[in-house]
Amino acid sequence: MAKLQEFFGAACTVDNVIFGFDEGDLKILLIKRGEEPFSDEWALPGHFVYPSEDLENAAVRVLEEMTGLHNVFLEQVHTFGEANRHPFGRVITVAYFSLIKIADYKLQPAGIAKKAKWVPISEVTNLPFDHSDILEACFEMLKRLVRTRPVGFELLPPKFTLTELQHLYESILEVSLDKRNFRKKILSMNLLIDLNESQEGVAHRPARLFSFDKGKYQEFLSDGFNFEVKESKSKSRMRVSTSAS
Amino acid sequence: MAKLQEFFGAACTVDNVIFGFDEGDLKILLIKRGEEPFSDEWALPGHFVYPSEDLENAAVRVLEEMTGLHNVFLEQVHTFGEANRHPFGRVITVAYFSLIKIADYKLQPAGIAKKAKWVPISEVTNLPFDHSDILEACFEMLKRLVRTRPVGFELLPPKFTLTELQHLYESILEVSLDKRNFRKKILSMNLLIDLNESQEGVAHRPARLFSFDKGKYQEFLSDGFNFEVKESKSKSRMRVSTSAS
DNA sequence: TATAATTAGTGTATTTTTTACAATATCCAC
DNA sequence: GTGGATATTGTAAAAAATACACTAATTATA
Repeated sequence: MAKLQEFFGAACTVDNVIFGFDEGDLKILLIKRGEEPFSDEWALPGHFVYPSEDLENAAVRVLEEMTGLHNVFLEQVHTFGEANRHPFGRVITVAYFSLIKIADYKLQPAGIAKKAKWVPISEVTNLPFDHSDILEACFEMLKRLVRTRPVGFELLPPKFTLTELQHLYESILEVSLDKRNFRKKILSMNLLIDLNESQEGVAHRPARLFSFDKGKYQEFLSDGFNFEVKESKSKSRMRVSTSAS
Repeated sequence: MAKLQEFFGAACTVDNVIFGFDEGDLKILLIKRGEEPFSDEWALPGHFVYPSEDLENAAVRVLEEMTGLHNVFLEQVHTFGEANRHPFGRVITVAYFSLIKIADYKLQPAGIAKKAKWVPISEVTNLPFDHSDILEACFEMLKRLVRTRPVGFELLPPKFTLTELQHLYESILEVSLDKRNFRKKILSMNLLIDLNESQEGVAHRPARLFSFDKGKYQEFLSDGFNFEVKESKSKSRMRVSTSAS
């Protein structure tokens, strides 16, 4: 049975769709490939799973190498195993996705930054391999997840405005929402802490700042969370940038 | 790069949790292992992925060998890749689950039947490897799915009673539901066809028989389906057998 | 053949949730 | 101090979810 790998062996990799939210846009991190096939093309970050490495560890390792961040939201999505998905041989890949606070990433030294870039999800095209399928599966998963967990906690900076939070939901769900109904609903969950602070340096009425209540967040993780929203009737699907200082 | 498999190779398998619904109980199909490790123990059916076989094909193959059934609901759930999950070497396994009409299975020749058995999900214990984790993940997935898709279509015989359908939901969700509210909700979806037939040979008032409207079912697959239910207040969690031949 | 046993079938009032919708407030720039 | 920009707030109507109990139809059996 030590010969199993010879007969049934496949190379096994992980690929990671790293989501961030910045300037009102949902973005993913792409990396410029350094080797064949598809050398120099922009692709999802990924790597082989080492022989004695837990699968999830491999995903964590890729994430940490790319972002320098630890203890980040990371979840398995789907495994892609078409026999000929990789031109050089049998490679099965397990897709993960992670959610990071993009501001934390920006503090990283520039080592990786030269070969990595953030791309708004609507502008991602022509990924190599079956990476487009992988991205699609991960985006679908995120859409499902946003109804079940307060994912803003993972994606937004520690202080944020309700408008930013609403734009996050609109970006993920690809709908536009009614402002009053959104606020009523999210506030009624008692998930947010009103910091009694305001935005500064904006050329209009400054918005109040909120943070997530970590205790409530844990409750929702175990007890469930239901954020069902219906697209607002107004046709204007404005996607305004809301970088608040 | 042809050496990839040598350096990073792992054996890759699929395991399948096959759900059926019978006599008011949700059951899964277990198989008696014919080889080491864990020879003669009851385990989830699974097999190696062949080198030039699509991953999903391997799952279909296992399912067909086990049940003789084609074109059955089958969906990937999760990949289990702890480095030491298999005592004999590095084996990564992709878990699938499928839903079958147990009555169809029963028509199969007895070849497989001798080494296979249906076990009510509440009575499954002591599975080898990490098969208990796999089962748990698949059951969780089924619980999620039942709120999103009319899975009864996959699990019930062509003609069924509303009580049988309710018991199916109760078995999957592990709650008890209010009869009147359940019927009101499911009927308002226009998903069921009233066959204007009744049960025969039962020692009580016979129930009407229904079938699924295949067209409506397809609509729900694409447009979505929302079956949110809350457990009924009555504490009695009766789990009565309802085999209505 | 009457009755006991068993499960099927049905409606309503109440509460909760969701939805649609628009005017005023606050800040900065000029 | 006016204009531009975004923030903030409430209510009425509609829809959905919930709690709840009696009558109907059949077979078994006394």
